[in-house]
Parts: sequence; C-alpha cells; structure tokens
Amino acid sequence: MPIIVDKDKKRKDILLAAMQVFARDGYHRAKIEAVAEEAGIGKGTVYEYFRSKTDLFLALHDHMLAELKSYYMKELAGIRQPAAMLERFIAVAFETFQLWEPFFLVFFDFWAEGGRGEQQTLLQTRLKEAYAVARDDVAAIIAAGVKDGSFQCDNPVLAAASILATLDGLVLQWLCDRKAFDLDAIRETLTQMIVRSLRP
Amino acid sequence: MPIIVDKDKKRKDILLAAMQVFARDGYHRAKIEAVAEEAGIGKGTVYEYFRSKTDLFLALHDHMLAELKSYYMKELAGIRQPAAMLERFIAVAFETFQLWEPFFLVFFDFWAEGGRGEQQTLLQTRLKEAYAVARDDVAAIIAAGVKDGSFQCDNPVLAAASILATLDGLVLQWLCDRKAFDLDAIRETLTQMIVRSLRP
DNA sequence: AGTAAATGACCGGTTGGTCGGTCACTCTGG
DNA sequence: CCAGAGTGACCGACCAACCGGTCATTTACT
Repeated sequence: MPIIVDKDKKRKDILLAAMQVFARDGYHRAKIEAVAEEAGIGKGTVYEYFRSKTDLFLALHDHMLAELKSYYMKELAGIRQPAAMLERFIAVAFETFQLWEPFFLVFFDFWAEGGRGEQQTLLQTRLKEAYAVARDDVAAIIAAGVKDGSFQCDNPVLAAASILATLDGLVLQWLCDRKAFDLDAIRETLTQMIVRSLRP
Repeated sequence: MPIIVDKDKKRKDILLAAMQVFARDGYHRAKIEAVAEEAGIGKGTVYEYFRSKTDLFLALHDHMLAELKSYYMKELAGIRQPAAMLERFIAVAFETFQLWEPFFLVFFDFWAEGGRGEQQTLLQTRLKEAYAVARDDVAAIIAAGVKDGSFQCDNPVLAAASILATLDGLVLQWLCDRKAFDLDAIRETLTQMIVRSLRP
C-alpha cells in the first residue's frame, strides 16, 4: 500500500499558506513557489490540490468567507434582543479586523478582481452572493428590531448595506494607516452613531 | 528649431488613458502598450513622460485625487450651514460614483497597494495623507455643526472617518454588484441615517 | 513490486523597459 | 530660395527576467 495523507488537512494548510503569502505580496505579485515554501511543500504539490493560481484564489475566498461566517454565527449565538445582536455584531467585526488581519489584506484583491469587468467570473458571482447574504443577515436583525419597537427604519436592507459598507470602509482605512485612529475608540463612536441612527 | 509640443497636455492625456486601461484591466494586468494605444501614441513615448509603470501609477493617484478634491471644493463652495454642507457632501460623493466610475475602479488598486507592507512607499504615504486631509475636512464641517448647535458629536474626526468609510464601502459594494441596490435610494437612506446619528 | 504522493528542473509565453533610429520642424548661410 | 545641420519628440523591435504550469522521476510506504 502507498502513502496515505490527509488530503483535506493538507488542502487547508495550502490555503492558509496562500493567505499569508497573498496578504504579504498581493495576489498578482505572489508566486506559487512562495506559497509552496510557506506550506513547507514543493511547488508541484500545490498543483496536486489546485488546478491553477486562479483556482487557489477562488478556493481561498470561499474557504475564508465560510470560516468568517461560522465565526460570526458562533459569536452571535444565544443573543436574542436585536439591539444587543447588532451591537455584538459590530464588536465582532472589529475583533476580526485585528484577529484576521491577513484575511482582510487578501480581501483587497478579492475586491479588485470582483469589481472589474462584466462580473461573470466565478469569483465575482461568489462575492456578490456573499454580500447579498451578509446584507440579508444584518437586515434581518434590523427588521426584528423594527418589529419589537427597538429600532425605526424604513428599509432594513439598505440600512444593512450601509452598516456593512462602514465596516468594510473602516478596515480599508485602518489597514492603509493603522495610526490614523484607535480601533476601540472608533468602535465606540460608530456603535453609538449606528444605534442613534436607528432609534425610533 | 525642433517640434514643440504641449507636454503638460500630453501628460494628462497619458494619465487619462492609463486610468481607462487600469480601470478595465487592473493595474497588474494592464500593459503599458495598451495605455500607449489608448492614448494613441507609441509605447516608447509613455516612457518619455513617466519613468516606470509604478511612476505612472503614482502620478495617476496624485492627479486624480487633486481633480476629485477640486471638484468637491467647487460643488461645496458657497454653502454655509454645516448641515446643508454635510448633506451636499454626501450627495456629491454619490454623483462622483457614477460620474467618475473608472477612477474608483482604479482605486481598488490604490487600496491594494496602499494597505500592504510597511507602508513606506510613496504611494502609501500619499494615500495616508489623502485620507487624513479628507477626515479633517469632514470633521471641520461636523465641528462647525456642533458649535452652532445643529449637531451633537463627541469626536468629529472619528465620526468623519466613519462617514468616509461608509462612502468608500458603498462604492465597493456597488461596483461589485451594481444591481444590489439603487444608488439614489441608498443615498437617501444613508443621508437620513447620518443626519439622525448626529442629531442633538 | 506496486502505487499514491511529492517534487523541482524545465518550458514557453508574457511584458517592463531600452535604445538606435526616424520624423518633423526651424534656423543658417551660401 | 534652398540644402542641410541641429534638435525635440516619437517610435517599436528587441532583450532579459520572470513565473505559471507540466511531467518525468523519485520517494515512501505496504
């Protein structure tokens, strides 16, 4: 019998290595060889697990978004009040900024690839889908708040889009200049602003 | 005497061509030859005006940000009430999203280049600087509003950062999926949310 | 021996940047 | 009036480096 390896684990190792390298060098500058090195394997092996660089990139997108989502689910589980949920959601977002920094650095490239062209590539479809799901999830929290009277909002989906946009925009700004503002301070300001903007 | 050309105009032509090509293909995929073609000149000529691709990229950043800023100045000139100014500022932002779409597409790459590494390249310095100036400008409007009693806000700079972030995040989201929401609709929702969040 | 798995030297296409040469135009002096 | 020298501007064939992807070979295990 030949060698048997845990293909799933190795795949995840490569994805993790790719995240580090893509985060450091950017997708286009990053070399597959560097990913292999980071993962402690040979270049050829990467191609045993992923058809192409593009394929690796797409897989990384899907993998990381799934991880992120499950992290949110875990952190928000058990909270019932919409207002508390929204506040916790924002807090978790800020936690992930620091905790998952490389992931957000790679996101620069997801955005860059996702925003251009006719948006019919797989990555573009998935990115749109991810945004749509996120909007709906946050909108559901707001809608629940409107229902029980703790929020006032005409269009929860648009409000959700705005909140997500603010969070995205803040990572961007923060990653471009970490000394521009203190994350904890702006989290408080932002939470206050959002809560106020939804107050009946 | 030899031929004399308007170097400044030609330089701007090349920058404009670069914007179109970078917007369409992304900075890394874009070929200098394509930029030359778009500008209706030979590849070699591009290098008469810009030392390197990087140099062209940096020049484009500076040029476009200057244009954007002067556009804002013009559109906001003459408005005195802080509340009206802020509302107009947001409106102008949304106008530019559609009017200057290629510019924002190139911004994907500015962000990607700006956020990574030790942030000591010229582009990174300029991007930070631009953010800082924008924050201060918006913060000044908010601070004026606090002074005359039309706003309430503990930290105008952080509030300004949040507002800018929301606008950035919304272009991102919109460019990734133009059908996700209607720009006019979200502009109204957002304006309302921001005004509410600053209400005394 | 037999096989899944790993590998890295190699290939080929791509592209940033160079450079020798051309073009278009003016000025000069015969 | 013209020949040709002088020069700023322009050009695109070419070069060299780089890197994604392949595959013949090796490894490591039963």
